[in-house]
Amino acid sequence: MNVSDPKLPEHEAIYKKIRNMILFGAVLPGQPVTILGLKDAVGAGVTPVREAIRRLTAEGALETLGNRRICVPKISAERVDEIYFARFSIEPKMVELAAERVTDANISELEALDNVVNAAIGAGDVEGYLESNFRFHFRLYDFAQTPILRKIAISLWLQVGPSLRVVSGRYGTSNLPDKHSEALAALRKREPIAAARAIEEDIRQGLDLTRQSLGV
Amino acid sequence: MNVSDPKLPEHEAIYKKIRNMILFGAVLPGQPVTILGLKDAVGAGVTPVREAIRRLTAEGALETLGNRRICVPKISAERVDEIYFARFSIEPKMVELAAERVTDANISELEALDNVVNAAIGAGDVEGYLESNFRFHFRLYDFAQTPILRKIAISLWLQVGPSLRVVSGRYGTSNLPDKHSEALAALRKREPIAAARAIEEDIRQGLDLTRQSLGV
DNA sequence: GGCGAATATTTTTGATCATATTCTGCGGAT
DNA sequence: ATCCGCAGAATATGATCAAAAATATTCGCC
Repeated sequence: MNVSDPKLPEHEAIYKKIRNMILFGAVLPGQPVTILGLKDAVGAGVTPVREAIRRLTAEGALETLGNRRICVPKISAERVDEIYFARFSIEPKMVELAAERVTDANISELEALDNVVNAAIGAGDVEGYLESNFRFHFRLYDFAQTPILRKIAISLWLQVGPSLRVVSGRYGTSNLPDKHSEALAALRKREPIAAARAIEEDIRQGLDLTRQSLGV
Repeated sequence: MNVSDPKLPEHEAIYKKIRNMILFGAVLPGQPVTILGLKDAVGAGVTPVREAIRRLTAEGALETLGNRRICVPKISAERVDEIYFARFSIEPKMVELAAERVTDANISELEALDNVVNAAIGAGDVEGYLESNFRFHFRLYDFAQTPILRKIAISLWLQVGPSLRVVSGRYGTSNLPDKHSEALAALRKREPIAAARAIEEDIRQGLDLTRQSLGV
């Protein structure tokens, strides 16, 4: 059916589909999620959807209530602290390593990705920002060549995704985190620490925004 | 069939069963894993096993090769660096928080758990050590009340588990990591930083052992 | 009208089956 | 001897169905 790649299993494709829905704000925090609902939403059988859901709950993107219902976790101030503590621990480290390993071609690719981010911000396109921002960050993290840390970062992003969507919707795109050009400048000069600091600042802006919207 | 708790779904029980097999060394790194094999090993249908496997691959405890086979990941020097970087970032922090929140009863409970660890070390019981050591650490982490960090830690332990088993088998129980009494002493004095340092040292011993066995 | 039990509906869960994919072993050609 | 291709076996995958569980609704009773 899906002509893109007949070899990779469907539960994998469904997983990515649902993951993107969560990452880019198609589902809201606290919103209940049913297998049959998702089945209709993504147009698949129930078996792949079930497997995708197990994977996403393992990553913290979904939560199983005591009874057998699934929902998108609502974030609290304590959880925000946890998530951002982990983000500060993991993501700058990846940037540091990436800065030691990037090629000039890699940096050009990141610049192109950042242009898309800036365009989305300029256009006030929240969904576009969320998606292009994700692409920029994780392409950068790719260059660190640390798949385990990357996996942790994905999990953390999945947990802030829904909330960030709410925040963005409320405050618009003008105050959205963006220290990308500072990071790129540091990459070009091959200054790992400076690059890590820039992304740390980027993360901090996201944290401030999230805290604001929680009224903490 | 399982009389323990008829309410919780089977895929959950199967997940824990397989997880324990991985954590406590019943499976070896690089070993291939099949759904039918696990089905027989844990005595369950194929559906719950499949869901458990998806969950475990999401946690990095299992790995899907390019073709549709599953195996227990073999660890490399680079992966060890990643995993232990993350452990050093996450686990001491949890201990620090736990030290601020533990009650005297909590500490007594931990002491009892540590006695089991020491008994296993004294008896040269590798499997018993792995299991009781896990219980001690994660009971301690429980007291931090940081479920997200805890989940990350579980994932990291799942990834070092199989290797640690190999290491233990090679060097015996005498050199196994154990800074628990130092940690307990710090807890009793309510010194969060000292407790965190003790666990950091505990982790470092595990790292050294793993590095040795990799010949790095 | 309000409360509680019983029924109906929806949803999840696990088993089973058909299909597709991959691996293995064998035979033949170079 | 090595490499290639072709059956045959084993495995994974996805759909479908039956049973269980949970939620929503209805009915009877006070």
